[in-house]
Amino acid sequence: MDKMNSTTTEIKENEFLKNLPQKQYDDIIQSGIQKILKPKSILFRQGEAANRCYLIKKGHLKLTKLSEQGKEVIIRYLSDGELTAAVAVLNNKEYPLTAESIETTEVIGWDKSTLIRMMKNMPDIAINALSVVLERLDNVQNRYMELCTQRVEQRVARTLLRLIKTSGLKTSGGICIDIPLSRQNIADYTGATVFTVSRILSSWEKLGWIKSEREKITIVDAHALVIFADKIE
Amino acid sequence: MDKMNSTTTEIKENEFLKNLPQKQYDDIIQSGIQKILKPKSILFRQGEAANRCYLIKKGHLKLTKLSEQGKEVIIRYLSDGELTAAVAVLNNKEYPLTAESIETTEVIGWDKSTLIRMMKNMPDIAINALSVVLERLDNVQNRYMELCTQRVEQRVARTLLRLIKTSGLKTSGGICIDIPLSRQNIADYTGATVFTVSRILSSWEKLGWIKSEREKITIVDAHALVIFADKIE
DNA sequence: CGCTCTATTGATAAACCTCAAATACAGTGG
DNA sequence: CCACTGTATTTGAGGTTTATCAATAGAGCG
Repeated sequence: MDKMNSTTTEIKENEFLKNLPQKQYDDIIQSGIQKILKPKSILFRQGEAANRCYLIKKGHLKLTKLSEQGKEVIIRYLSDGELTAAVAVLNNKEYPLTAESIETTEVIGWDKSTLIRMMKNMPDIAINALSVVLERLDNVQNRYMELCTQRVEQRVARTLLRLIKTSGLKTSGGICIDIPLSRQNIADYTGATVFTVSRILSSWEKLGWIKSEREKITIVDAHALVIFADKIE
Repeated sequence: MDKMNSTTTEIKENEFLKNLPQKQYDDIIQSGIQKILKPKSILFRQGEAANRCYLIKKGHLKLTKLSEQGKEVIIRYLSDGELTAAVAVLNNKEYPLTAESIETTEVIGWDKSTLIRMMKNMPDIAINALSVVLERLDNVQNRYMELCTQRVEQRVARTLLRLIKTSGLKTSGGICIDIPLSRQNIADYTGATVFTVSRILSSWEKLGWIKSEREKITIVDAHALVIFADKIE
């Protein structure tokens, strides 16, 4: 089952397109629109009419929401093989958040009408999409709970651990998070401030748990972080 | 299109079963399992194998997650016409949270195999389920953002306003929230403590915005609350 | 080398939690 | 009807976490 030969570029194994017959898979890829994003460009913006949904072929997206106070909250980072903006399947919806590439990123997009047609003809697509959204819901609910019950330090620890799962790169000095990630980003992701995050990372660096440079973090002692993240006081 | 005659009991117009031909609608209701829950009984528990999903016919459910520290976090209140545990569609998943009735509640449930069959035969069902889950995701993401950017007072205000939308009952003295709702519940729902919530509600009562009794809140001046909830500092 | 963006650090203050104790209330059994 | 019990709520004092603000240092870029 080598699906790769039938497309011009490789797509990572993913939840949305899993378990499909070769022919359906090819059809879907054919009906999608390829797009290459330069770093820091906007794929779609919160509030725009949601008319297309996207699968990431390569790169990373940052999904954010802007609060009424003008503060940016990071909802999620997405990487290769992840789907976003499934809301485009439904009628007259707006994108609930903004998607921005944080490096050169390739995506494949489908229009609303194409999506609906695909889902009606191939119910597995709809079930797969459901699966993707359910996973996303679970993730946000867990983070909602963490935000309700944990201190900033623990939330930051868990955030770093989550990031190395999707975007970790093994190096000699530890596991590096392979996306540009500022203190501000971590703050926006964990519901904290740059200052608090900076203090926390500094203290962990002193302990030898991490190494940090400008917009770059390497986890030296992941085990220590796991223990810390799971600690119950 | 009177769908009610074909079933023994009435089901509120809802997202999951909308836009279906009469025959499909009837089939679905037929294949469901009716259940009546006494107050404070558990429909399903976080961690159990998710083998059934439910639609609420009448009553209210409280969806909670238990944190590692043993603190209960309320994820959502559900009322008539709402679907829950869509995760049961997927293979080998556990319920990510616990569903408890807060009064006598009637539900209709479908087994995993029935759900899959229904979705494969009638793709609209899958699309409807997707729509339900997307709405849920949007809701939690919004509350995640609020938790990141707003103070407890504003979150409580918004929570009360959300609750009167789904469970509000107009009375002579204002809009009453028609479910037993303790200070502790509000605290668990907003990521605060009973004490802080109690202080906030007391101050609002002094201002004449609300009236409160044991496990019962009536919003007297909804407009004042809206202004307060939207206030940007 | 200046400019801008990121990060650090300290001092201070605000928001909110923790704990203790008192009060109110509903239901129960006598 | 009343005392009793268990829960819900309120209030105060004190402490912790974390935000805010200000000032400085460092890194990258034209």
